[in-house]
Amino acid sequence: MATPIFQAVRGMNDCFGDMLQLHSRVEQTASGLFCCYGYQQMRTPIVEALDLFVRSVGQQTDVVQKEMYLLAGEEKRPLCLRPENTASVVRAVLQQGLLQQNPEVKLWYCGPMFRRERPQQGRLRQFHQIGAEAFGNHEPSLDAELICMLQHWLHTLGLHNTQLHINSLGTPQQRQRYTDVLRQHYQQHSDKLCSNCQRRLHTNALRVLDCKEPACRQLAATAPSSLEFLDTQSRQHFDEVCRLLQQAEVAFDIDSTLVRGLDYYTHTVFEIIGTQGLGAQDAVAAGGRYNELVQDLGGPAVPALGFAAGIERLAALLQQCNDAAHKQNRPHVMLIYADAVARQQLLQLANGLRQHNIWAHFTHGDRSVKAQMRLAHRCQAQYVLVVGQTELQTNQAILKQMQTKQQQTVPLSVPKIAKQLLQQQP
RNA sequence: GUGGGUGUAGCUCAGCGGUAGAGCACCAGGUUGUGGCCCUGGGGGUCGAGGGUUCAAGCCCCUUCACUCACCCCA
Repeated sequence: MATPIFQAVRGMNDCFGDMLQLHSRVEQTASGLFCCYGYQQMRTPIVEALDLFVRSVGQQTDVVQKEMYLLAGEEKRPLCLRPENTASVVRAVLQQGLLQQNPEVKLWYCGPMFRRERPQQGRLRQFHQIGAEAFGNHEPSLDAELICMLQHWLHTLGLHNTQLHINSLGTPQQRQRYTDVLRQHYQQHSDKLCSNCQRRLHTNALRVLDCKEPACRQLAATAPSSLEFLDTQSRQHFDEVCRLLQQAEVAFDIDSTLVRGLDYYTHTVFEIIGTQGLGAQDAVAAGGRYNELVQDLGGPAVPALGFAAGIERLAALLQQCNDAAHKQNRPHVMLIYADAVARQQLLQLANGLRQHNIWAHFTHGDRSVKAQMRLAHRCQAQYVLVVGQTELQTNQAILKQMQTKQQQTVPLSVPKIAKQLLQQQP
């Protein structure tokens, strides 16, 4: 195919057809479910101050260092496209004073995020996330509730090919001490580490833990666990989260190598990975506590936690499950003309039926009855209504049910046809 | 940002330096105004783009662009 004059920007995809249906299903399921857990939807702007993410996600992270879309001509106060939504939600909660109205506000969001990475399977430059954030509570039951909600959502979607991994990083102090000890551990064997990990040891020592190189994996096996560095309080918190998950019959693995990449996470961290068909980018959802972030962004010392899920990745998993039995529960009819006069009449009839919330197909071209029947078949119309000169004279139309091939005559009036179609719905 | 792979019809892909192909899809016919199967026919391509070698390039060489997978990183 010759390259068209205009193409979608790299890593930013058109979404339509079956894929769009999957996306909608993911969104609608979330929308219907999250409110049951007390979460209200929030929408924040796509453009934010660059500094918001530098302060929350972390100056040293790749997301900030090399993946940010900066807006041109905004040097005085640099703006960027949001790479994630948690920081924006925190900003909005503070700016709108939501904690004053409700000290335990819970919010969820859905929308596009932007990261200037090299695209690959499961990774786009514009991708879409659904996430939830809960503020104002330290209780481990809130952690468990959030994770349960996430699992509830995935189960409702019909996803079974996923695994939940959890871990705890403790307080920032404990996390720092753990990082130091870990660095020491690895430095003893730094000659055995891959070149990436030798670099990571300085930039982001925790990340050495989930390196895929066999040699690094071996060293990870003997590395100290983050759980050993938790104080009694943090440990109790984590144990309680685990206990509550067990009580709720949510299956999980404790994975002490699980370390979220954004700087703001503390205590509980978790990740849901897809077990098939996602390629190298297998995390469909991830999140954790961020008890310091609200304060870091200039707010009061309010604990919080949340997660984000990748819609494209969820949709890819759903596609694997192949249970997309999507029943159309509205009547679905194709109006077929046998001649030009009937075509004019059907134009009005189609609009009339649509007023009754009936899905009325109609082709504006000049096609044979046979061709129109083919179209009806292709768009999976449940019924066709055939009108020609004879029908106009007798004021009766032919209504054919496609599946059973049964035909009947119906009076040629919008309310009567609508009634007939609605009655015959299962 | 770093590597590898791939660019030929709407899609999936064949194509040996010598006239551009198949399957699917699309459109139209197969006796009056009725779908799926079958049969017949038809429309569609600057072979990603630019340059070079050659009598001759989809094929060989160079450049470039795009897509894709992986690394890095992350949802």
